[in-house]
Order: sequence, then C-alpha cells, then structure tokens
Amino acid sequence: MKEANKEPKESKQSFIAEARREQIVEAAIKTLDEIGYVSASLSQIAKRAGISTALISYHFADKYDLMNDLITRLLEQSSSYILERVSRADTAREKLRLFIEASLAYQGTHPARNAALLEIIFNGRTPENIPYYKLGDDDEELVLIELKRILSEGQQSGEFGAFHIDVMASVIQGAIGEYMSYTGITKRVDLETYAAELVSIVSRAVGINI
Amino acid sequence: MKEANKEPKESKQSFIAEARREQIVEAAIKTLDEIGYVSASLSQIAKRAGISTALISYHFADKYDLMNDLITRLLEQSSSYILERVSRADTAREKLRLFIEASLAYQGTHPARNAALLEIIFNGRTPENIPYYKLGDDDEELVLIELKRILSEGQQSGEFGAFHIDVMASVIQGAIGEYMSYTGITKRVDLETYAAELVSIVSRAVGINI
DNA sequence: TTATTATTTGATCAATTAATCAAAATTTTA
DNA sequence: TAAAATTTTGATTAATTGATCAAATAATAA
Repeated sequence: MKEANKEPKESKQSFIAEARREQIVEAAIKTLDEIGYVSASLSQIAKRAGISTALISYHFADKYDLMNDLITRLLEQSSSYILERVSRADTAREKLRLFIEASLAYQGTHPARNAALLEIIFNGRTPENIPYYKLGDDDEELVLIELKRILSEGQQSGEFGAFHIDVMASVIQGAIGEYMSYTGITKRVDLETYAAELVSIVSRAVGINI
Repeated sequence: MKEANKEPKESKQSFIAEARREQIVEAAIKTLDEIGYVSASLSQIAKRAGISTALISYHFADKYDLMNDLITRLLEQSSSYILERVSRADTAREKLRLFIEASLAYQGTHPARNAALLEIIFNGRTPENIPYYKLGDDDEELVLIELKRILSEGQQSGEFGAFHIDVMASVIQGAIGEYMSYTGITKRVDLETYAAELVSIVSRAVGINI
C-alpha cells in the first residue's frame, strides 16, 4: 500500500485500507468544517479520526494526495446529487428549476460537506501552487456543462429567449455560490425562499415563454 | 509605537511609521497574490518588502493585526472606486449599470489587489476562528447597502418591476464575484463582454421598463 | 501451526512558523 | 552639539508543521 494512486483508478487495496482511507477523509471534512483549511493540520485530522498522524501518511502519499481524494469525493457526491435530480425533468424550463433547487438543497442537507468543499476549493493549491478555484475540476465541470446544456436546449426549443450562455451560466452559478458562502444572505433569507425567488429571477432573465 | 490600534482610529504615528506600515501592507498584497494565503508567512512578506520580519512585528501587533489592516484598506479602495462611479448617475437604471460595470472594471484594473482580497476573505479568520467571509465587513456592507438602495429606488420610481431585493442583490453580487474568482469564465469571456451581457441579463431580471 | 504480509504506533526528523529581545542604527528633540 | 526617542536588525525562542523510520501489532496465507 506504499504507492499513492497514480494511474490505477480502481486497484487492489484491501477492504480495511479503503475503509481507513474513508475514515480519514471523513475526519478531514470534519476538520475543515470546524477549524478551516489553514488550521487543518495532519495532527488535527488524526485527532478527529482517533488515530496517529503516521497512519495518515501510510494511507496517503502526502497531504496533497489526501486533499485531492477529499475534493474528488465531495465533488462527485454533490454532482451526482444534482445531476440525478435534473434528469427527472423533461423540459429545459423544468430542468433549470430543478438544477437551482437541487444545488441549493444540497447545501441545506450537507452543511459540513459544503463548508469543507468551500474551504478546500478556495484555500487548496496544487504542488505547483495553482489555486484549486482556478483549476476547474472534472466533476465541477460536469455540473457546469449540464447547466449550459440546459440553457442551450431551452434556446433551441424556443422555451428561452436570446442570451449569452456562458454568462448566464456564470450568473446562475454565482447566485447559488453566493448563498453557499456568504452568511449575510443566509441569515436574511431562508433556503426555500431564496430558491423560489432565484428561480423566478432566472426565469425572467432567460426570458421564459410561459 | 508599541500599541496596535485599539480604539484610536487616527492617532499620533509618525509619518515614517505610517509609510512603513503602508509598505508592509503593499508587500503583503504582493505576497498573497503570488503565493496565496496559506504560504504567506511573515518571512515571505518581509522578503518582498526587503526588511526583517522583526520589523513587521514592530509595526503590527501580530499577523491578524496586519491582515486586518490589509483587508480594511483593500475594501475601502474598491468600495470608494465603485461608489464614486455610481454617484455619477441619476436614474436607478443607470446606477445599476454603473454599479455592475465599475465592480467588474475594478478587477480588470487592479488584478493583484483583487486576488489578494479573495485570498484573505476566503482564508483569513479572526482570532476567534470565524471566517472573514462569514463576517460581513463594514466596507463590504457599504457596497451591498448601496446596491440594495439602487434596487429599492428603482422599484419605487417604477423603473423596475417586483422582485425580492435581498435575493436580487445576492444574484448580482454573485455574478460579479463569479467572474472575479473563477478563471473558467474569465478565459472564455472577456471583461467587457461579460459586463455588457450581465447588464443585459440583470436588466431583464429586474424587469426594466424601457 | 508458522511464515508472510499488511497495518499501526511512538519517536524523531529537519524545516518553518509567529513572536520576543537586547543591541545597534537612525532620527528627532533640546 | 548631546540626549532622548524611534526605528531596525540578527539572534533566538518555543511551538507546530509534514514526513520518515524501526519496531510492534494484527491479519492473512502456507
């Protein structure tokens, strides 16, 4: 179990090793949520997992390897949650509504995971010192691509009017992200109201034809 | 010059001390922009300022004091830039347009300051471990308050239609912030196009009556 | 069973951190 | 000028960081 996953996606790691990795990742999420990225040292993570720091080093090549695994899992989870919900609708208009609602709902149901995701996206950097938020992860991209597909689909079907798809997608994601990260709005407007109002605002913006 | 500013906002610090503080803050901005908050140690900042680390400790009570000074200056600058531009317009519609354009333009003309602001807002925490982004700084609030005032003004004058002001403000700020922080959109759409499209989208969202 | 392999720990490593301090250098004051 | 106050540095502090290693423990295979 020396090697960190290089190429092999699914490989021959024992059940116990995979379970341990998962436990460590969960502890890392808790740590990020509680004390933030800057203070999230291996010893803090180990403390929350109830294990020694050396054990983390045994299961992960280095801290970057751990954070990478963490962010991959978090993005996979939120992505599949959102994409699954969206797939239930037929029309672009309905898909757009479900996209917004699901994106916001995920935060409400997974606050710690959401906080951890924010911490690592905004603070984490690759070994080459490139910020994660400038990277555009695959799973992150997946959601963005789906959003653009919905917008494009709506335009072609005549459900939506004319607008710049990249910018519109950015507006929608920005509005969702704003509620995720900024507590000011969170305190003033509850999740359901925000979702409903956002759907209404976006509907007007895309020029929905009843 | 032992004491760090506790209550005295403007006090009796020599010109040279103030100049030195400013130099240190500028070096801190450069450091945050170049290597990010996590790596921005006092020694890294001192290196870029061409001074010893002890000198930073002499002029600032501690690292938090420095970062606090830094974020205050950065927010003051961007706030006054935006508010000054907005004040040139008369109608709510024009103010809204200038607000969006000025907010985006500031990023284009001050990329390093913008990057530093992002780094510290998302990574910095108070001594009580509260993330800055959950705090709602005074100068940050200033801009938000002005935005809401514009939206409210437009509704009362009949320029805008009906919408939830808090949510609409959040959407607009989110769309602006998205372009600031996420490189994906930055690479696909240039600043001017984004500003123009965003104005167009928001105009539709607020329901502008020609 | 025994031998082999996988897992886990505690001790330890060098590096870096923020901060302190006495002494030196500089500037200001008298 | 000389004295006093301010500014600056280099050395040092204790604490923490991520990582390594040999030895101990546990699980698996023979």
